[in-house]
Formats: sequence, C-alpha cells, structure tokens
Amino acid sequence: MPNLPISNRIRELRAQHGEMTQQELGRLVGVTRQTVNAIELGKYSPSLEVAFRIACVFKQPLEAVFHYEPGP
Amino acid sequence: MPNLPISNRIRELRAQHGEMTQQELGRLVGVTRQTVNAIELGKYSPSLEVAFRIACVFKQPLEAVFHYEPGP
DNA sequence: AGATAATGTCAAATATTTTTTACATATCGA
DNA sequence: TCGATATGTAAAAAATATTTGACATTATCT
Repeated sequence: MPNLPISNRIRELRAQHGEMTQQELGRLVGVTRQTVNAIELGKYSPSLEVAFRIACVFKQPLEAVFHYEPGP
Repeated sequence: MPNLPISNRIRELRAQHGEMTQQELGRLVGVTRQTVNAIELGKYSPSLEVAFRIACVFKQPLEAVFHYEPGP
C-alpha cells in the first residue's frame, strides 16, 4: 500500500499556520492525530472527503495541498 | 454513509467524451463499473487516488470534477 | 533531573471502500 | 421479437482507511 503517487504539503501548511500540531489539525478535520500523521507521511490515500476537509482548514484548493504524480 | 457533501460531474464528462460508458471509465481508471456507478451516484467518498485518476482520464483538474459543499 | 508536548509507530478492532457475482430494467438495432 | 449493451442495485467477501490504546523518542521548559 505504501508508495503512493500522491504527495502533500500538510507539514509545510501546518508550519505556516502557527505551528499547528497534527493533533489540532485532526481536531479541526474530525480525524485522529494518527490519521493525520499517516496521511501526512503518505502511508495511504485518504478519502476524498477527508482530503477536502484538510484543504479547507488551510483555506486552500485541494490541488494546492495534494499533488498527483502518476507513474509511467 | 450516503448524502455526501461532495458532488461530481462524471456523468456529464462521460457524455462529453464520446458517450463513454461507466465500464470504459472503470477500465481506464482501474476500478470496476460498479465502483464507477457508486461514485458517480455519490454513494460514498472515493479514495483520493481514484478521484485523481478519474479527473486524469478527462484531463481535468480534480476540482473541476468533484465539488466539495460543506454543510453549515 | 523531571515534566510536558509533539511526533512516529504498532497491533488490534472497527468502519468504509472496492470487488465479485448476480439479477432486473431499459434502450437500441438487426 | 430477439440479442446485445448500458445502467442500477444488492449481498457477501476482500481490501483499505480510520480508530483506539499504547509505547518510544526527541525537544523544550522549569
């Protein structure tokens, strides 16, 4: 399951938002800190809804947070 | 699970792409036609990766295919 | 040193997505 | 009318995402 073709800027965006913690982001999004951690580290593909909610917290379009890099 | 805050334009985009069938879209995306049908009808939130692959088939940004409409 | 907070990880349980198989309906041509 | 195709649906199984509880490490602060 690892090695997703999707990267993200969650860590960077958390830093830009007052050093927001994974726990705080999880609280705002409605998931646990472990889930935030796993998504941030690219351990699996989140649901589209969770992805949208994360982007929403940072007031960014989804594609400014998650990038799709399809393999060859 | 139903009643997602996410809508999509898959049916419209299939029509614009030579009346592409759900089965053909599923084949191009790598999921079954039942999965395409369920996503198209908004029965559940697909994985972010499947959402990206669908947008990719239509050569559209993800947010041109799926729209997030958060509740109040 | 001790306490606290943040992060990474893990295993087991739960929830959700996706597949598989199957059936029903509707439409379109031959 | 018959056969083929497209779509909607459903139930069970499989795969994947998410939660829960726990423990370790690192950094920071007093």
